[in-house]
Parts: sequence; structure tokens; C-alpha cells
Amino acid sequence: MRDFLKISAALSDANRVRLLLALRRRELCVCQLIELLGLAGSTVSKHLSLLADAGLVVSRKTERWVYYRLPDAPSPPVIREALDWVFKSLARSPEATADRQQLAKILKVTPKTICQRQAKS
Amino acid sequence: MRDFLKISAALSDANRVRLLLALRRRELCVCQLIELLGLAGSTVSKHLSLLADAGLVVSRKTERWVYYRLPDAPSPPVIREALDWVFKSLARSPEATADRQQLAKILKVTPKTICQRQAKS
DNA sequence: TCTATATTTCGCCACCTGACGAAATAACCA
DNA sequence: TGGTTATTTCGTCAGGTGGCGAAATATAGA
Repeated sequence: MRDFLKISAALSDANRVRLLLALRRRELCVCQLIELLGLAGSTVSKHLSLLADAGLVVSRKTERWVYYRLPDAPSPPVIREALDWVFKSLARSPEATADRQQLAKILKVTPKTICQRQAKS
Repeated sequence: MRDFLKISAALSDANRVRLLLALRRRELCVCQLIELLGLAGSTVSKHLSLLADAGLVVSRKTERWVYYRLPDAPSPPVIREALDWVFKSLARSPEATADRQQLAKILKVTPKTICQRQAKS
């Protein structure tokens, strides 16, 4: 029950769901996710921590960057089923479509460039 | 997205999930659900309204009693899948098992008796 | 109609959550 | 070592949520 509630709480915020949808096809660097959501870095980091704590994403650190992705294949059924529910329900939603378009732009430059751009503003 | 978030928010409270698990096999009167959760009537009523607003339960009024049940068959996929996720994940949880036992006791007397007992306390 | 009873709505309080900016942490580069 | 940069943690604030009891609503029965 506890795990389940953690997961459903994690799924009850639009920005966190947008993060999951963005990570569906590829892992992404935190700075790319900050760019996508347009929120403060600290806010996005907190959302990602919460998703990770619920088991919905995992992270990997390389040099100065942290990459987040969906959990690897044999993850608990409650996690798999939750993610399936999210994607089945929302992959074709207007929000997901808009984010995919913006993500395409973000992916045209390297994470490094994104980060530098953020540092300036 | 909005519907999805309403559903996941509704599923992120233990008492609301317990209500759904209790309603899995049969419709139940509000007073029976109050007895099961052991919370104030106003609190249980609020939880049920929230579940109804998310589309996870429907209600039916008969005489002085209001019965809640899961939505009837052709309900939106997002609802069906959410309920499937709940039941697959939690039907065998300790909380659900304990509630099933208590529910068996509650079902031995009529709703009328339950309500009268509550009125006295 | 008047009373009793089942449920909901309202008003309140304590706690939780999402947002931000600033400070702390971690890791590369000079 | 010292400085730069990517991310996280911390402190704070406004707003949301779950709980209760009291009042309001709705229906049955006398």
C-alpha cells in the first residue's frame, strides 16, 4: 500500500507526468528537463527526486551531468503497470504532443549548450 | 491530462483506496463505509465525493440510504485501467485483507442497524 | 405537518506540497 | 589548489488537503 500511494502521489502532478512522458523514449539530462518544463532547477530536481523515490525513474551520473531514465526492464509490476497506465492514457494528449515538439528542438543542441544558456539567464 | 490527474490524486490517499477495494465486489451504503473506515461521516462523504468526481465510483439513492459502487461496464479506458491497476496491486495487500474481514462482520447486519449504532455513539 | 434519521455541506485547523532563490555539494578544468 | 559549473538541499511562502463537529439538506414515518 505504501509503495502504491507513493506512486499515485507522484503521478498526481502535471509536471511530474510530463517528465515521465519526456523520458519515455530516451534518457535525458536534468538541464534538458529544466529547459522543457521552464521551471527553476531546484523545483525540477525535487520533482525528479520524488519520481526516483517512487521508483518511476532512475538516474545515472556522468561527469558533471545527471541523466534520468525510466527504470530498466525487470522492475516491480506495480511500477510497470503504473507507467503503462500513464503512457496509454496520455501519450497522445495535447500536452505530450507539445512537449515532444519542444523536446525535438532541445535535442538539436548538446546538453552542454543548454546548461550554458541557463547559466546566463 | 486533467482527468488523469484527478484520478491519480484520488488514488493517492489510503482511505480512498480502501473504499475502492471495499467496493470491488458489491455496492455498499455510506454508513457501512463509515463503519469500515472508522472516520467521521463528513470525512467519508468527502472522500466518496472526490472519488465520484474522478469517475471512480457512482452513487444511487434509495430511501434514506446512498449506495456507492464502481462505475458500470463501458466506462472510459483511463478509469478501467486505473481500477485494474489498483486491484492488481493491492487486492492481496494486508490492508485489503484486514478490511475484507471487517467487512464480513459489517455485512452480517443490515445497513439500518449500522446506522442506528452510529447514531447512538 | 412535525420529528427522526442518513448524508452532505460548511467552517475551521494542522499539516503537506509546489514554487522560488540562496547556499551547499560534487566534479571537471586551469 | 582554486575556480567554474551542474545539480541538490535548505529555508520560506502561498495555497491545497484531510480531519473534525456543527449546521444544512433530504427523505421516511408518525
